[in-house]
Amino acid sequence: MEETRTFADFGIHADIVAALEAHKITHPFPIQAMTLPVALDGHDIIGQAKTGTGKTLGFGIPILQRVTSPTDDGFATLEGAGKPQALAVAPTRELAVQVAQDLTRAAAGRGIRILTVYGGRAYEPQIDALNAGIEVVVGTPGRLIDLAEKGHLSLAHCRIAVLDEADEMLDLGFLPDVEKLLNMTPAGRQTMLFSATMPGAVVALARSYMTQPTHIRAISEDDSGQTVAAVEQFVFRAHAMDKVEMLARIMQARGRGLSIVFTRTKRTAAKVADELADRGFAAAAIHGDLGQGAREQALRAFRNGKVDILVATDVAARGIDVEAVTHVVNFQCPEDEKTYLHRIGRTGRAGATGVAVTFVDWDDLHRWVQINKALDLGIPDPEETYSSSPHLFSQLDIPEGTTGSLPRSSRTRAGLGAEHVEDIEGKPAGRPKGGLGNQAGRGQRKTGNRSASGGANKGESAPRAAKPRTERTTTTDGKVRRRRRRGGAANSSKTAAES
DNA sequence: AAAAAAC
Repeated sequence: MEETRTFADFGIHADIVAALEAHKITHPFPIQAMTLPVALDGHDIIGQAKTGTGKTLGFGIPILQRVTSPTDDGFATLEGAGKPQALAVAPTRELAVQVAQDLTRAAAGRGIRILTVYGGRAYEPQIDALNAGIEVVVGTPGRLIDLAEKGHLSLAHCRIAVLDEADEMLDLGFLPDVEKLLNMTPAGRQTMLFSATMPGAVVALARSYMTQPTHIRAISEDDSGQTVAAVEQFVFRAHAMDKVEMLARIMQARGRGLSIVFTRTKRTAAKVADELADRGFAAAAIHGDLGQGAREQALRAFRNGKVDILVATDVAARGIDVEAVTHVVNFQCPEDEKTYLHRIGRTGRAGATGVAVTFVDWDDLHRWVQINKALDLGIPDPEETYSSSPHLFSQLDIPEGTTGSLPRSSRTRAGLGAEHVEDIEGKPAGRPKGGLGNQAGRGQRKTGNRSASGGANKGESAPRAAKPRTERTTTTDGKVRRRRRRGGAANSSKTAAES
């Protein structure tokens, strides 16, 4: 049985096996088991597997296995020694950093030098590291090209090139840069493309950059959908002005764990983070208008659990792996079904369960209809969602007395902002087990458990917004600071206009 | 009325 094979059974270097074991990674996930033999033989691969199922190591282990380390025999005589032998490109800086960290962890003891090259940071450290010599470079396109054109980075000895989130990298916005980078690498290189989403047109385009690629899809037989079954999906019809209140209630009811709130614009991300902070939640924003330092600080605070709500644009939609994320809220509908899949895939990773909630207002509606159709999610006709709908409080399982009430205006006008909730996996409507406030359960983890996610009883954790003495505020540059509480209840009935 | 990615 494939599932019972260990990494050592695949002939992986003992140092890598040991490094993986140190992180409780002993058995390959399906996408890894399927790609390893092909990738280790040097073949080109188009690898597709659902979010959170181990794609990074699917290409990371072959890279580390195939690269010649300074500690290996023959390195001294290697042509282009010290110049990158492998290149991995990602669509966002934070993802590039994360991929490099994952590779670095797996490379421990192997002596391989891994460098992250990305924008928004000083040139000197990156240039210095390149001059000192590296074996693997991970980065974002702009800075990679920049350093290459300035002569600091040579890709002439990259025998391996990987596009992470490949469909995004081959999309219009990235394609020219990606093409430029690939053209800097040698013709005979091994090319590997990975993503959870691989439209047929992208596969066709991808083939023009590859040599007889093997298309590998790790998808279980009993499962035709693209969403991760462990992510329980909800949809709320909402008025724009009620969204913040709805979000606050979900955040209060959700139990312990981390949440990512996605918006479609940078401005809304900043605003929602502010609104949550005003209500006493520990929230931080991350989006492209922030300085790189603020971006990474926000993500770091989130990973630490110092901030338990990350309000993000789609900069955080792809690849970002934070184990303790139990809830994803689409405050605004994503642009397309691919983005929807990637966003909700920030939870339910590596065997864990998660909850995804999508708010749909008039502005979102055409996007939602499109997503629902493309993914065949089985949501009833949108018109149906306007009629008879369960009460928001019962849907959110929040005792009314503890949370205050919604503004009278929305109650009388629209029967409470959220008019409908549907379990889109086809189970009976109403509250499924646990519901929105459920502490998402953890499956068998491949990595060590975070203490933050352990030991929480379902729905028992106190609401974060319960009248703290001080409250956190997220400023527009992403910094989180403490300040004296303003007067007034933590749960005001204040709503925010979308604008 | 999108985001992201170099300076």
